Amino acid sequence: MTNTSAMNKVNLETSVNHHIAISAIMIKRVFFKILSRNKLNITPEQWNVLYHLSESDGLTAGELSELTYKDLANMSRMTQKLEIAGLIEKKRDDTDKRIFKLFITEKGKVLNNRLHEYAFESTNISLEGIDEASKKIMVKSLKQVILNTEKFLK
Amino acid sequence: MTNTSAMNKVNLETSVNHHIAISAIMIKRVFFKILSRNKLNITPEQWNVLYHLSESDGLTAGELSELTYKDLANMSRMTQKLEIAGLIEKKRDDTDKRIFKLFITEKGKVLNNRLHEYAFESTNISLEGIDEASKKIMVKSLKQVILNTEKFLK
DNA sequence: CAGAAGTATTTGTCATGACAAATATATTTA
DNA sequence: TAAATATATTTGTCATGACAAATACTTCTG
Repeated sequence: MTNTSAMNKVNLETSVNHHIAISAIMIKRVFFKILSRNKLNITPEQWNVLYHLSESDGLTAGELSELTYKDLANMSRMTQKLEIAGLIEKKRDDTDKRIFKLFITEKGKVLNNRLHEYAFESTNISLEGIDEASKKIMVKSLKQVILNTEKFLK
Repeated sequence: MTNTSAMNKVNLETSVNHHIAISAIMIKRVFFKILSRNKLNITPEQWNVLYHLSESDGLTAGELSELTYKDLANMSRMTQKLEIAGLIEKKRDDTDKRIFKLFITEKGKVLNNRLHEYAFESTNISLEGIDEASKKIMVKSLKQVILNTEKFLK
């Protein structure tokens, strides 16, 4: 044996983490596919931003990065692209000139509503055959995972 | 209302898909952090390749891309990096000259064993406080998600 | 067996993710 | 109030993900 320390071998076949990772990849791929099939020139990540702005307009890039669990640097680039695409607007704050407040445009709202439909469709595809009780347990457990990892990373 | 069609609004707060996506991001982030803290010059994705090669040596890039649910183009680049890092070797097949067979090196094996320890550690962090029954249900449901999405994408 | 079709891998491009460093503005403090 | 700190955002770099196109072999078929 190459390694003489205690061997805690991970078995991907039974690993919860691994199945979460693969499911996430596949779910995103399905959503991505549905979006491109329908010629929607937007990514799942960009939709996430639109979603949050349509729920509460006027968020900053920093607030959005927390809500979406994304790096602020990447959020900055995403909002640039969304602004260029005319889906959101950035307005410099009057009292604090470091801040941009972000607003969804009319074009963005229209697209967002269509995206809800496609997100709904992609949800139905991925969750087919899974009963409500299991879904509840999954959401509860996944919330716990998120809490655990947030605590570790803090 | 902007949209006059049937409105199937998605609520991220209760969405299984959304919680899978966020959990996956956070789990990877924890593992990534543990790896860089320990000065392991490798990414979670690259470990995935090492893992599979240590389980069954001599796989091709195509086989690896299926096992890891990754794009073949990206797998090609990942194996290039792993070869440069001296963790795997690519050997041209004698009978079919299009194929490379991939082998983990001694250096790769040593690293792989260390990575199992860190994967184990990161699993414990993310799953703390989740009971065995819930874990079983999660794995079973997530396998179903993977099947559902594979079927759709095929 | 030559050309067509299929297969394995690579390369190019654009979006995202992690993370360090830079920039601009605000706030705190000596 | 000037200097140090803190905060919001941006830019740069490298790895990854999706996807189209190119390359190099193999296999199939007329």
